[in-house]
Amino acid sequence: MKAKNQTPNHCLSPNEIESRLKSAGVQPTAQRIAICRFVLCEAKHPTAEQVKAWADLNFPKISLATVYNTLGILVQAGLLKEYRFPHTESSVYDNNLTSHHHFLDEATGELIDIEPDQLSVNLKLKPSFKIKEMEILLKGTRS
Amino acid sequence: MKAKNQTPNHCLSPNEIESRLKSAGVQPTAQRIAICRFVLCEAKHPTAEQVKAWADLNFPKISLATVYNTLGILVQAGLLKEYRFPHTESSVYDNNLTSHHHFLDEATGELIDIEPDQLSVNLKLKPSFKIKEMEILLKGTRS
DNA sequence: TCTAAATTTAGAATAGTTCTAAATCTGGAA
DNA sequence: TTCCAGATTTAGAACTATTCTAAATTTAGA
Repeated sequence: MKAKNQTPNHCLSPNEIESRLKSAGVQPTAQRIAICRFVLCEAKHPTAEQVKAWADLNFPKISLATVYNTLGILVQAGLLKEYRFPHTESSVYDNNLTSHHHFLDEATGELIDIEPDQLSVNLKLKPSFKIKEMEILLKGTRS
Repeated sequence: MKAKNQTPNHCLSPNEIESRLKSAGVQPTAQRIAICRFVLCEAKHPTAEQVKAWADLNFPKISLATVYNTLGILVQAGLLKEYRFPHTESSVYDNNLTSHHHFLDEATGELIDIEPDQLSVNLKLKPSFKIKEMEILLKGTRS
């Protein structure tokens, strides 16, 4: 059954989350589904603490260890990506799985995804360098 | 071993270090000069622990708090730059003060400076984005 | 229903760094 | 020189983000 979004914030129904977890080889427990409702949907670059804060409102008594454990499992399963940026100690999690870059608004601390078509890079390195991945962080302000 | 792709750092004499500290408004104490002999000269992207380990050999009894304190002062004075990369929790310090990027050799963990002339970036962002800084991390291997 | 395996949990442990407050050192004034 | 206020250094405590531990609970499947 494919329920349509109940609120504009919900992009996946619990059933859709459940099947995504199953097909990724992750057992869909109540806690994991609850966390996914946030991190795979409306959350924008949340930290573990922000996931915990959301969970406290929506799934009372979830433990911080489970939040970390679940986030790690989702990253391992390829359903979430983990980033660490210079402006904070905390890891942030991103449900945008396509290759992309980031812009940090230094005035607000907001992180914004920059899609690859918004910039082009021309590498002129010696051929001994084999580049597998490129992470670009733009910093500035937005008006 | 292949030549390192880094700007070579001239070693500074204690007197040169002293005058660089003074003109940066930093009181040149014995501990600070000792730390500078490493971090402003031969050190390549050291962590605080690596600075401490070097200091233990060259300036017995220096405390870890002084190492952190001095590194912070050098960064604030503009004599050193601090970076945080995704592959490690620890800050690394860089005496290459010119704008540049980094390559992480995923096989060895080695960080290599990439000078701006080794790549070019073309931004196509909306004009509301005001970019002040750009950090690029290339990841891969080197043969 | 039963049970082995997986999951969750609270709290302890850990790593990297910063803080605290007492001891020591420093550069000028006298 | 001697003195002193302020700067610096220090050991260890505290802190933050995260991982680990081991016991309790839940789950899937026979």
